Parts: sequence; structure tokens; C-alpha cells
Amino acid sequence: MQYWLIKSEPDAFSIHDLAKAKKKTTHWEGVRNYQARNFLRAMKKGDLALFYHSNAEPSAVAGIAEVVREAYPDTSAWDPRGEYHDPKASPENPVWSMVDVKLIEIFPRELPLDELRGVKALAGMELLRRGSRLSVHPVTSAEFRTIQSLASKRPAARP
DNA sequence: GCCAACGTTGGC
DNA sequence: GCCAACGTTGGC
Repeated sequence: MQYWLIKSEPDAFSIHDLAKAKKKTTHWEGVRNYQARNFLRAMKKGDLALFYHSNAEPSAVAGIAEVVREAYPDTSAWDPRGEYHDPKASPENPVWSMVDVKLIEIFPRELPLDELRGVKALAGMELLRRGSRLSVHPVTSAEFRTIQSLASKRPAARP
């Protein structure tokens, strides 16, 4: 059992869109970075992922999703009209992968980046690394638990 | 909208 | 295989 973080711009697809989706499940399509793709391929059914809103106001961890289908070809890559089209990809050579994720929980409150930066236990988190852009990456179980407990508490007083 | 950080592309 | 130019991500 592994933990992950997946990013989405809420203007494009938010955790609330996931809540409205059929079976609260979606294809996590459109990942076009090899490192992120390799992480998608490493995901196992039952793994849990933090759902992060990037380019948001504020950018924040919004909830939790579960991997319900392991990696398979991302068909959006060879749709020439689609926004995720990649000319390198075809049904014979899919290049890109996607998984299916299902909503588990929308946090009672979002955890903005700014707040997470102040949490000692999260100091090593990939998300908080300067210049970090990976849209899919692992988080440790300790980080995952820390985020979960923060989400259920009132915000800590800031110094 | 700016721009730093990073990934990709392509000339050589 | 190097690396400059370019494109993208994403915080601010």
C-alpha cells in the first residue's frame, strides 16, 4: 500500500468535479511528463492519493482519492482534436498511461500550501520542495497521516 | 501577469 | 552527447 499526491488545476478539474462524476470516479488522463507517468504506472489498486489543487486560490490539498484501476493506455494522447494530443502516441504505441481514481473524502477544510510549509513533519515533502512541478509523486505514510490529521483540526495559530 | 525552475527539442 | 533555445508548470 502506497501513498501518492496528484495535482489538478481546479479550473480544469477540481475535487468537486470528481464528487459529481459518475461513481465519483475519473480517468486521470493528460499526464505528459515521463517521471509522473512512471509513478502512475507504479500505482496499485487500493493506493490512496492526496488530491491537490494547483494554480488555485489558494493552492491546497483538498482531499483523498483511491486508485481503483491500475495504469492503462491514455487514449487522450492520440486524439488529434483533444487538448492532450501527443503526435508521438498511437494505439500501437500509447506512450502515456492513466489510472482511474475514486473520491474517498473531501476534507472539511482545505490545507493551503502556506500552512503546510509551516508544519515541521512535512519539511521533506516533495510538494514543498522549491521548484517542484511533478504532477504525480509519492508521499510517505507519515506525511499522509500528518495531512489527514491537519485536515480534521482547526488551523494552527500562525506565529 | 511575471518569472523561476524545470523538461524537451534539435542543431551541431 | 552537449547545450542553447524554447515551452510549460505553478507559486506568487
